[in-house]
Amino acid sequence: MDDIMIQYDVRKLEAKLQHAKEENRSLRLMLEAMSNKGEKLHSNLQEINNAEQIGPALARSEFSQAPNLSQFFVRTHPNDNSLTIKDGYQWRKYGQKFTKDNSSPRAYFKCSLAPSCPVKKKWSKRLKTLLQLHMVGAKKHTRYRSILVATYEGKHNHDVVLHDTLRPSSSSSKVSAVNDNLPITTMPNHRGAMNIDLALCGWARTDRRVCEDVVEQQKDLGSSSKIEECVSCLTKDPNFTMPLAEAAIHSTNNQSTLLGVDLNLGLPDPQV
DNA sequence: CGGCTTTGACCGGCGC
DNA sequence: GCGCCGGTCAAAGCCG
Repeated sequence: MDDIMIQYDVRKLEAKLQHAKEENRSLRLMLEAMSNKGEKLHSNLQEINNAEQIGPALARSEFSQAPNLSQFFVRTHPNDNSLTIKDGYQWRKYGQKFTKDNSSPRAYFKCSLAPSCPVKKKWSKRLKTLLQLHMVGAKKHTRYRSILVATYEGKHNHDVVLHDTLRPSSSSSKVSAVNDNLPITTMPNHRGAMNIDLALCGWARTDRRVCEDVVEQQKDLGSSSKIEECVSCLTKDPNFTMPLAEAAIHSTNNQSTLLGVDLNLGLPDPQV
């Protein structure tokens, strides 16, 4: 009797493992497809630039005129009206505006960690239908998300003190704060790379902990079936997979915007 | 009491 | 010139 139960459990676990593998393969294919398209676009741009050496692309010159401007998106809960995120810096709000096309206000902040710091940021909140995913083993579904659109302007001229929720547990509380340390998902000049910063997709503070838990469980249990269960849970968790896909899509769309090309990833367009 | 947020006023740019 | 809009200022209020 026990043998039958064990065999049953083994089959169940094998099925789960197979399921997780299929999902993993599907996600990997999506990422590869996006990466290939990005590379193609990049090479196309290079060809165009080589062909048109007189009169370089307008988009590129516009970005070179605004090197300190960067924009990114942060997922929040639709009911969360705080209009703030913890990004390691201390900000003083100096204004707020209701805009015509958006019911949520736009907020203006200055960096208050140093009086002479010229950095400003502005936030506006949008309710978006971000994407529909076709995932193996999951029904087609639509995600309604509240998105904070942030625009950073300028460079910090001081060190940053990380907020508790962002501070690595084993490192010092201070890190150097050149512009690269701004928590930005998309830097305009980094068009060649798929730069996905999950910390800004709301994933880091929650799901990274899940990963750490998995690692800890691996250490503690040393059981392959438990590990498979954890992997299966993780790959089925939309809080893990959605931000990953979201970040990848945004990163790729941003690249296509830079290149002035409508990049069709085979996914439905986000609707505002 | 000092620092921060709120909010109405103000200013400059832009399109008609 | 006028109105609209985005961005900023600054006084008042709030809070620890």
